[in-house]
Amino acid sequence: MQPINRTNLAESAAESLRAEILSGRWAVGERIPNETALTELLAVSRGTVREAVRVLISKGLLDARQGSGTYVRSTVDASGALDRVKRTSLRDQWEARAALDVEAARLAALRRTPEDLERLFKLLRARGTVADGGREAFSQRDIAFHRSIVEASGNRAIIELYDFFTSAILETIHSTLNGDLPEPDDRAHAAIVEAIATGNPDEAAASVRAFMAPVLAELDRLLTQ
Amino acid sequence: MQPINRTNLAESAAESLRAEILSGRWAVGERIPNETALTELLAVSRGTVREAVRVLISKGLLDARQGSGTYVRSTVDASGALDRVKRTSLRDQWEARAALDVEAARLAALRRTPEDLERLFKLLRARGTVADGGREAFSQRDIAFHRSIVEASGNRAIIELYDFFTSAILETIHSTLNGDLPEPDDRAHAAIVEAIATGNPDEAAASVRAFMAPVLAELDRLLTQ
DNA sequence: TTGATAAAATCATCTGATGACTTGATGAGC
DNA sequence: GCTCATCAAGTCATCAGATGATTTTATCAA
Repeated sequence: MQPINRTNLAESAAESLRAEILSGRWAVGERIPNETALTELLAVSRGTVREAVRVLISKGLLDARQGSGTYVRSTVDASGALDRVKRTSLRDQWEARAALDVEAARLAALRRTPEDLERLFKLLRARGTVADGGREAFSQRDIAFHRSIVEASGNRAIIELYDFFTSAILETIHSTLNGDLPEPDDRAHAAIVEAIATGNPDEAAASVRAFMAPVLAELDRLLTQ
Repeated sequence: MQPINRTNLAESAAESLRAEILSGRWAVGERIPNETALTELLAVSRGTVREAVRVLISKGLLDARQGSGTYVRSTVDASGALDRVKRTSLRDQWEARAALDVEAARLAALRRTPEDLERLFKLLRARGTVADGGREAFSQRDIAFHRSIVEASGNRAIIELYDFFTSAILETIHSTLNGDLPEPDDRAHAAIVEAIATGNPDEAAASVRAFMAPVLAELDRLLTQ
């Protein structure tokens, strides 16, 4: 194990330890050197070692047991995946969410229950226009409608990722843009519900894709100008 | 018996802080109380506060700047979403990955560079059959081929998610199934590359979807029997 | 107004000390 | 020989104090 360079010792120490663990230096279940030993190996103070170890514990790589030692819990690190997704461009995130939306609509057309349909029609009617209750409220209703389509897909992995993207995108838009993206009209939304209701997957997917296009184009314009 | 973990102030402090951040108590970009103040608010020592803050920094929620303060970087916790996705069924994960694959192929048909095409044709030729070098090696080549399609989409968010699903699915398959899922033949793969090469997004997406179907059906059979 | 300088605020890191828990060894009692 | 209480060593958990490095803000002269 190599000693660390200056600036952000704790971060560097965590990265160094993480690399050692991922390299398989210690097997799963094996005990790593104690804090004092790590202090010497990494050439940092015990407090810094603890910060690094605590990070790896939170990532699920290590497991500390008071009085016993610190053990390797896993040698594969998947926790960074969504962090890296969050660092991609707003455009990529929007496009990824749209991809999930498109395929979710396809699945929804194949699997929607009567309850799903009832909810979709209800939300479609309730969606209304921006005029009803202001922009923020309209945005909330719009999100609920789309979320409902994804929910009707019945795929929990897609639902989770869709929710993640929605909150991540909302956060970015609030902090950078001023929310002036084109809003697809009501007829476009109705077309999706129609396709899902009649059980036409290709039509459902195409409908979603069709109305995502102008938003993506506008996003491109905003981000490249 | 279930011993309650009462010796974990750092973890509790991190959870407490995380909850505050996710609740929106501080806006993105806002500065949170300094270490001394947090020491009083959380009623723990400064070292413990630092461990908690360090964890939230590693999760992308906070950002510490020496001499300035610690700021909220995001109010969306990516790590939680990932854990939930990992807990969904193998079928849902496979289907979600397939959804990404389908839309990635569509994007690849629109954006592939000459280098992408060269790589795709090369990997398609190199893919060969199971007979060449055994099942494990073939699986590696097959994964590389599909990964290459996704890479040609140029969307970093989709690429990251695809990689995540691939490793998660591999892990599950290795530990539960015995890897006997149907392998689409070479012609199916060639059709995808063809569609991407000629720039036909609908055809590319349809090709991927078409050969995902039998695998999903087999997965359903295995998981419901 | 501008620019340099000093002061204050804040995080980064180190050091030392004490407490709490786990583990293994020891030995008494049966 | 076996069981069980006790003890000691090893290890993580936490606290306290101090110093360094960096950024931000206040001050003041030109």
